Amino acid sequence: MAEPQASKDFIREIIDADLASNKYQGRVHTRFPPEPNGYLHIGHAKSICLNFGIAEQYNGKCNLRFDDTNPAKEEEEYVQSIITDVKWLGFDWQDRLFYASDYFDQMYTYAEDLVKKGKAYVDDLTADQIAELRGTLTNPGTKSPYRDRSIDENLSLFRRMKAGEFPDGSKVLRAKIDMNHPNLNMRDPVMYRILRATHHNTGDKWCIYPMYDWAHGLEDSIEHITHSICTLEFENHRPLYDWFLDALGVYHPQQIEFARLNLTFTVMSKRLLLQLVNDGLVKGWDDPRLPTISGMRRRGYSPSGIRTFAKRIGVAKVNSIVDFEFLEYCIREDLNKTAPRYMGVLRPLKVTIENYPETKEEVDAVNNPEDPGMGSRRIPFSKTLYIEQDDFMEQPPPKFYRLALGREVRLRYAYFITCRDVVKRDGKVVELRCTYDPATKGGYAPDGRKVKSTIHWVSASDAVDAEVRLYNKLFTVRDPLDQKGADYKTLLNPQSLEILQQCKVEPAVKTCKPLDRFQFERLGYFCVDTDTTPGHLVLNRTTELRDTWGKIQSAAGPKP
RNA sequence: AGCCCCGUGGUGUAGUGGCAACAUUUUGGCCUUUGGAGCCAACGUCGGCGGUUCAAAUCCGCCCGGGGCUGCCA
Repeated sequence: MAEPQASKDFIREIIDADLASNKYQGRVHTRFPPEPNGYLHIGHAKSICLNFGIAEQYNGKCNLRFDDTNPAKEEEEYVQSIITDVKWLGFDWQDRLFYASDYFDQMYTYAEDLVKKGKAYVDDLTADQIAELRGTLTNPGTKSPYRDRSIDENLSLFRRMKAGEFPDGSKVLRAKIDMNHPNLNMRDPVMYRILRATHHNTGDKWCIYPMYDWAHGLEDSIEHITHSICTLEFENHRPLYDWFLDALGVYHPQQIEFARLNLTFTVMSKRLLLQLVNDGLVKGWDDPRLPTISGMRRRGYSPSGIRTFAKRIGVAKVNSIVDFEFLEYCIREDLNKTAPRYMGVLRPLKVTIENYPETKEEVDAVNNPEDPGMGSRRIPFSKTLYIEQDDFMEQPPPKFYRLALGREVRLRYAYFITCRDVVKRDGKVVELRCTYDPATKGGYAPDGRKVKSTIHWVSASDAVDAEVRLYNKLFTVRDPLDQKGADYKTLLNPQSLEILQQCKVEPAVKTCKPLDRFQFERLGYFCVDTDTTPGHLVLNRTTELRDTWGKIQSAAGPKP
């Protein structure tokens, strides 16, 4: 079942220490707080597994909370997709589904408290002016001329902001902290902006919306979160997180930052993913080439495989980039144990078995050699079959063990066959004439003779046609964002999607439902795509099997 | 340039004063009715310098390198 926790990451060490010192009366309460402005990706999966995983491990709780403080970018569609994805990954927030927008009234009251304490003020400066006066990395900022308004004036102005008396962008509420602070985030950060936009949750009730720094700590505080885990880019915001909570004198969770996940050959930012979707460079958020949860689901990745991956990559504070191959390894490992096996031929080559009768028979096939409990099935066998074009070569090189003229191989679960003749049309091999040995039924030779290889096949008259979509890396380079000057869009892999028609698969595949995962023996893991209709089967290749022959070939030289 | 964070095999992560470890990758081999899976083996690492100590990846100092921060985004 669950892997033993090999070692403790720095976050769990902090939690252990807090438990030991009774800092939160033994409670552990985390949260996963996505902004509903895009679909979740594998990087979010890391965070989800971390937060929900910690809650499970410590007998605590983890909330799902939508950090919906910017109606300009957020949509209900994203809310629904996030709910679907977190559930699919296998996590349960029970009755704790929250929205930051549910706290807007409370946040507003807190803001008035801060104004009354003289710790916040209404500023009439424009956005440009505020930026100007903020100073730079090396130069201190300058106080706004509106910084020293009286508490009464600030309170009145802030109330009028809320009441909608001022146009968008004309005023903001700012915390009064320190314009000389070396941390730019502390130079009187904006708490509220005036923004007339319809919110997916609160509609048109508000025309002022809280900023992240002001809102997030309050959300955590209101929910009595103990450990507020976020990514590294918020490290410089922690002093502000702490300042707001201290200024208010309210319950104070602890913010802890960890490094976000990066994967090779892809991009992991909602902004960039949105662009790929909007520019039609991929076919939507659930395009199987994308590192989105929905894309991976559609591609055939399993939740448990993703969870194992998240566990194995660990949690730390170093910026890093994980090999895409490692994700694939975790997925394969899981699918190897769980996916039923079928036979399917992607690029069919007709085989006629000359000495086989016109009648048909069935052979027994094991559904999963890794799991006898998955049973077996019967597969139709007949005189005319399809095998993979790659499994035959006219001029076989030294390490090629498969079919060639005069050579004998095993058809998996069926018979030994020997290639007797090659039929060509326009110089292209279009059919193999073979004979079979009736004594080798099931694939064993009674005389004990061996064959060098076993290949897969499909009975021609029983085969089901399928469209198969093969996926390759989305980008041609390991780190698309680290190519100086190059627009990442020019680095897209033109071969990231290859579509094959009239592939031949064994009839049992027809019983599969959309998103069902299985292995085509010797080829890889596949799943049924949601584009499938009753008359048109569409399959996605999740990932290939490890390909030793392919490795030998590419070592010998580039493919023809 | 100011502030903050981080440097352990190709990649990711352990090790926090006592023999540098695990996974993956790569390369060999074994096994095999999937050239799959599995098994065995090999390659390969503490950013640098100095200090403390019987002993340093670990503690201290300096340096070097990488990342983040100047939205009314999160």
